[in-house]
Amino acid sequence: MNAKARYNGKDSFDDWKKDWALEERYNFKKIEEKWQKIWDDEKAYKVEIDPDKEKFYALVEFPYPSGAGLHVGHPRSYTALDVIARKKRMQGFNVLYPMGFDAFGLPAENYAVKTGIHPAVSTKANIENFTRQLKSIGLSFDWDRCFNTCDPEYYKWTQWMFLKFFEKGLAYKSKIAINWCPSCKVGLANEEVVNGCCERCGAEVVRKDKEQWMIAITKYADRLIDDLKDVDFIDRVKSQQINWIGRSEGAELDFEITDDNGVLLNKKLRVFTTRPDTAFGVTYMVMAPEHEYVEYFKDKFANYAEIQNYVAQTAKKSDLQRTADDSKTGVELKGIKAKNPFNGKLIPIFISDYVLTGYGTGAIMAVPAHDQRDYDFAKVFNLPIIQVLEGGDISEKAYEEDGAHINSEFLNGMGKEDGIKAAIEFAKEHSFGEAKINFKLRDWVFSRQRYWGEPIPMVYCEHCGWQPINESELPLKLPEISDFLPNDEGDSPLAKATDWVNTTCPKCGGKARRETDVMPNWAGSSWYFLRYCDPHNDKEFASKEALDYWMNVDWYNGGMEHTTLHLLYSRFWHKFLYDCGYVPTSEPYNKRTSHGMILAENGEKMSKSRGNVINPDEVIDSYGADAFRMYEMFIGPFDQTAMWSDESLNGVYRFINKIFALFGKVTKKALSAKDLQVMHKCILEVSERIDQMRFNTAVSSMMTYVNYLAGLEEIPQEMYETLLKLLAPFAPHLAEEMWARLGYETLIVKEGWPKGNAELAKDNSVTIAVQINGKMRGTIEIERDADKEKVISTAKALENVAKQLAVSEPKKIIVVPNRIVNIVI
RNA sequence: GCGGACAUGGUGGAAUUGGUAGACACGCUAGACUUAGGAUCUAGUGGCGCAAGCUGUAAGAGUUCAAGUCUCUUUGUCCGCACCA
Repeated sequence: MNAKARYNGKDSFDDWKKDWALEERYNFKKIEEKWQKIWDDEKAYKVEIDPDKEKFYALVEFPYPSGAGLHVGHPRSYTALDVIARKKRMQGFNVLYPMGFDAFGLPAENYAVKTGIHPAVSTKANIENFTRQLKSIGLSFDWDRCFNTCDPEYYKWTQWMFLKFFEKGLAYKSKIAINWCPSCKVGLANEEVVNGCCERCGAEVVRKDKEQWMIAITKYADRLIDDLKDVDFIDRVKSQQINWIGRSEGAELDFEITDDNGVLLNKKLRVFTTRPDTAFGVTYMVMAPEHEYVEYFKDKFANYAEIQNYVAQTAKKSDLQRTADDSKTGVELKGIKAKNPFNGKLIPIFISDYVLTGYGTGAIMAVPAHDQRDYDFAKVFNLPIIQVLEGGDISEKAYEEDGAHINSEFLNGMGKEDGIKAAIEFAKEHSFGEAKINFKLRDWVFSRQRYWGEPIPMVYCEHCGWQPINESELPLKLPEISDFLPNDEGDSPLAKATDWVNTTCPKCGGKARRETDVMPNWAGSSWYFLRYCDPHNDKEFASKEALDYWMNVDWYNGGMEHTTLHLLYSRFWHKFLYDCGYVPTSEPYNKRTSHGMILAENGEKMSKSRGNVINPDEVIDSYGADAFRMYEMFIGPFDQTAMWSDESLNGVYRFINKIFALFGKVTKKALSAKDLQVMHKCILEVSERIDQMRFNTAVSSMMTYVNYLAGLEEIPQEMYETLLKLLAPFAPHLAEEMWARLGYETLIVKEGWPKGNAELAKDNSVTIAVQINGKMRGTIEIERDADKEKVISTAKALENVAKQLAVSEPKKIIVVPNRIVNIVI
């Protein structure tokens, strides 16, 4: 321990004491600067593997280091888990609470396009700024474990994991439609498309087919749902993930395609349906305009021009336009028919944009009587509507509830469950269909036509096709370029680095080209929590020893906006590594919680354009880090949206000042019975409320306690010390300072957490409410656990009660011990 | 449309899970004090009423000795997904 640093350059504690004795005002600047330096110098929050201690891994989502700096929303999450981490530390756990930076991303690249400043340069500056800001809040991160995802020493392993995905056949190339801005000549992520237009230039975004790397997350869809059973995630996170994955059970059925006369054309139209039992109500079929049969059967169509026209129109529409308008359009494919395998009937086939190419098989059997969309379509095109389920009034609208089957031959009379079973059985017997589970979840599009991301470590050879580069060549570093715009074809800026692109095939040694797309942002953040376990390892992404000790993350807090992206991707990624044997557990996070947003004072979202952004630097400058932290916790229920209020912040600041001022009344006086009771009550409340993330009420408990202390002539030192310990997770600088002023030479953050005693916390007299017919008539003071008879007689003696009892007899008296007496008359 | 959350003073929010509604804080009112400091201290503060008292947790009904809390209906707000077959 560097004693000189601790005592502000003074040689001894006594000298230093003289110095601060002059400082009678709460000078948070001086206090916070000093303790931050001491924590830093002494590496107070550094952790190592210690098999003798129980570990606790607390994690918050690492930030993207934007140019704007920290937002007041970030510290809400960071402070919350800091409070939890600090309490766990005081309770004797070996706590890992790390921080790093998710440093690849678009803003740095856009900034580079605008200014010519290399993303690596601006990102480095931003990380420095973020680090300074985070340190100024006094968060107890182990800074020795800090890393950022754009460091080749880190992304080496991201690339290595991609090679594993490829090796196991989960990474593949596929032609898919991407959002394309014809003006910027760039592919856009969905998040960059605003109302169907390019976020940057405002031009209308079109769809364009491009070869992209995909990762087969859908292979894990079932497990991503099922394993939610075993983790402690807040319900809305679970339900959102389940909803997003969108599992639905049904069947796939084949309908033979024929010409108009019923002559088989040797092709089957496969459809997915959740209600195979309604097959007798099918009156037409619909394919997505992109369906391959539109091209395949073009020679058969009597109205091909009309069909082509519709296909072209659909292609021009953005997803938004396509879904915003729910009026039904389409074109019949004249010249072909489908044959219903259940009853042999020939029915017409249409194309329509209400059928999507990306879901199921891209084709449906339409049951207009029992599906509102099919019903609407049938009305527009005047198609027959056959009711096959009893109930409703299908002259008005489709009947989508359950009912017994009618007009359905062998299914007649059956309910939904039996009907579905029987229909699938029939399809199997006649080999035209089978049970099938479908998901809304799509495979993960893993290519970005960008510069500032991890290069995908793949090489294309004319002879050998796509080949992975040798692991020994990792990291495959980004080439240095100066022009960050994509080329006219929309290829990644990397395509211009020809020296880098042209390489040799790892398999045959012949000429080959590198993949020029980079990985999406989500790549680096999909496994970062593993790296924290062993951040400086250059042999493995983390050692087995470190993973075995530190994993799982015990408590992960982050924004709801990441529920269906980052949180799902990282769970999937982790499961994949688990299947490969690289990590010890199948789920990475034991517990997931989420914080609410912080809005501006008027209830609007904070944004640069509205000019209502609260800058943490300014808050800390005028109120101090402790007041800032404390206010972030006091602002409202942690999981709910909260509104910033300077006045409330000031109230918390006053509270902190009060604690500082109480120091003057601290004496060696012994605790009274009441003192003891109040103290233990506070310990119990604060402890419990921290664990439950009810930080706002934990702070209230401390305020109540402080109000009690303020009312005392002299404050017993033990009571004040307890306050400081309870305060330490919230306002660590002040707690540390006052702890030192009490004469301690240890750090309070390393002290033990106070233990509350429920027996001592009980007041020995209680106030009991007295009601007549449920209406409050007064209260009585009586000793705790007084016997029933005594409580009743005391209650009856109350003036208000006696008055009533004089005129009517009690019918019934209910006594709830230590709570209430209710006299029914 | 589907899924989720929610509705309490002038404001942010408490309420031991069915047991004194409004803790704690902000704001406001009145007073005190001052080395005028983002001061501090004291008292008050859901509504109506001079008071005793009455009334009160989005609206309506119900269960109960007792409902902010449980059940049903209605209304409204926020979030996520959305022509998912």
